Amino acid sequence: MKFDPVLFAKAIADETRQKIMGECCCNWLSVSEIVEKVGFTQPTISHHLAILRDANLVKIREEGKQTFYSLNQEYIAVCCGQIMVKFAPETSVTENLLKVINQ
Amino acid sequence: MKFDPVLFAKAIADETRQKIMGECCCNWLSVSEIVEKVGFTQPTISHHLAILRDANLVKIREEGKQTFYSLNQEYIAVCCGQIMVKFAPETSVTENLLKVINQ
DNA sequence: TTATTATATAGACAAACGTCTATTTGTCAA
DNA sequence: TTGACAAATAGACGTTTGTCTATATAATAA
Repeated sequence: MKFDPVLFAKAIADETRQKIMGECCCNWLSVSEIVEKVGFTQPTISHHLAILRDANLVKIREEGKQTFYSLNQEYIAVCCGQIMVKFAPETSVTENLLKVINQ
Repeated sequence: MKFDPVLFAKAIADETRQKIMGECCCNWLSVSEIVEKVGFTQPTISHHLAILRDANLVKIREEGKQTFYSLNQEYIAVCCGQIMVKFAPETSVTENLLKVINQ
């Protein structure tokens, strides 16, 4: 998956999607469970999940009738790292990040 | 400045603004210089600069008739770090980042 | 003062976006 | 095969966003 900083930013640039991301950050949730936790209609949640999926920000596991989603933490870390390298290259935080990555 | 992950994401979620950010990442540019480099009208560039300013992503220096902008790299690094901690806490990259920050 | 230059602000307009209801698709149980 | 449930898709609708032109504000030069 090629990194696109605008696509990534657009995907996370919404209150509802960030709520969804928070809910399925460290665990797998079905769509219905996310609907319950976030509190919009099922189609609205599916719509947001599709945007997150298209940006590669969620992992998917189908199981019978249900579909489970979990945050793609590795890729999110990569995206944030790339943005730091691109827009904050002269900071110590980014320099340390690069040191760790290139070692 | 209180960190707001949605405000930050919205601010960088636009092609034109990311071009502007790239241009004034490591140097100070006047509005006219940015207009020249990015290629939209001056009011459009001013509009985007206002959004970046409201999100604390640019530093400003007024000098006579001109206003110079430069990326606020430190704050951008902080924002990316916060997003990593929030949405990618279980990755090694984030763990290293936290180690560096807390030392 | 008046003219010029640099930037910001106001307002218009089309495109993109977030939400909803209605419907479709796919899976499982009876 | 029928019925029920889970999720995705389609389409409508109001809101937000990005761009433009026109204008206002502020600083400098003549």
